[in-house]
Amino acid sequence: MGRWEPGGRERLQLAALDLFLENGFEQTTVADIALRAELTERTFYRHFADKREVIFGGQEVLVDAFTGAIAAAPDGASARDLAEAGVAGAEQFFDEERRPWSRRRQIVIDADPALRERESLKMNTLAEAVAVALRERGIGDPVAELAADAAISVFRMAFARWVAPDETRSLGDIQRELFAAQRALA
Amino acid sequence: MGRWEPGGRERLQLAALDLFLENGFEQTTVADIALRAELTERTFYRHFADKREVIFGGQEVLVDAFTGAIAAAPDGASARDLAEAGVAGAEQFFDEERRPWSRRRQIVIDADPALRERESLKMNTLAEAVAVALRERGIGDPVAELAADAAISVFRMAFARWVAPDETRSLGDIQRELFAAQRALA
DNA sequence: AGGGTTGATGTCAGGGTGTGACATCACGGT
DNA sequence: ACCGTGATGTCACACCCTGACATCAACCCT
Repeated sequence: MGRWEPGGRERLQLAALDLFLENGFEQTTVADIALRAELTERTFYRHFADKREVIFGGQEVLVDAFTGAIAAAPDGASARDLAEAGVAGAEQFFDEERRPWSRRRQIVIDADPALRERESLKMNTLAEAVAVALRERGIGDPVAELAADAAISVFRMAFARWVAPDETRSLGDIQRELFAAQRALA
Repeated sequence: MGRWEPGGRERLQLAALDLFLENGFEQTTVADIALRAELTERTFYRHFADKREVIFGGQEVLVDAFTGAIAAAPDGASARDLAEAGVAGAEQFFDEERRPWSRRRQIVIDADPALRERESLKMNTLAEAVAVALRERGIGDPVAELAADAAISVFRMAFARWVAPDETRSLGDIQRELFAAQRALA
């Protein structure tokens, strides 16, 4: 298939994360990344729609984890149950093995406004996907949207805590705690 | 102060909205906007940090409406009450007079991914500002964040309905209806 | 084994975004 | 009348991203 070494996409992601950590997102040019990955700038843009996307690869897998868990939830589940099931689907995705990488990645994102902006878009997309999955399970509007937003709110807060420096609890534990707090709110 | 005509910033915003509606966001260059506003491209960037920001001016006023209403809420209000008070503060901001302009603006935003991305960031920023205002009223974490997210969720959905083509209800009415649905969720 | 196909990569050119540095001009104060 | 102040204009430039075309390796088919 490829011309020389395989895994061009992965090499670009690795090189990008390293360079962003070393020099910052803005200071790193796409040419820098391509050079370290032994590819050209043009090839970078064949793998990623723009410079930021190199950090956000694999979002589709996460969306599938959410929507798959919602589709697999037992019959008779309430909107809230379904939304929680979707969030629970993320637990397997973000296991302990993935944690160090997630932490490095988050350091880069938190340090740059443009990347934080892209992250907020991804969360929005995720919420919309969850709302669609809820509608497919028969939940009507506006309940589907409200439940989806509530679920993503918990996921986002839980994830932020999960990647925080001294945190040792699993993502699932944090999520369950936050869901309890959310229920107590009403 | 200015060299020729005053109100350069406003002329740029007007010109931009018109051009975006006519030709789309991507097809419109900053040079086009500056030309119609009888200014230069460089001056555009003195007023707005980037091309997208010309559409999102005045966000600070909205943030103030939220945080001001939270600060002014009566003593003894719960986290949920405070968050709802903040959202209610947006009602005066988006009155009937502003509605046509908001609709035109939303058409432009909905039509372009880059603008939708910026919009999601603005909502994030708003949620964070609300969370800060709640903490200043003595609400602790994670309740402050959860309540802020819930409030912004309602505001966002209500606003989307408010600017929808055939909607006639006021923003406040839509918000109250959605808050009721949100309470019923739990 | 040889030739054609396919798909990823390389090369080149160019428009658009955003910024730094410096010049210019109108206005207000003195 | 002079001088500062602040907004604007001019110029140069790095970087982002894309279209068009060329190139090369792996695979398929006979």
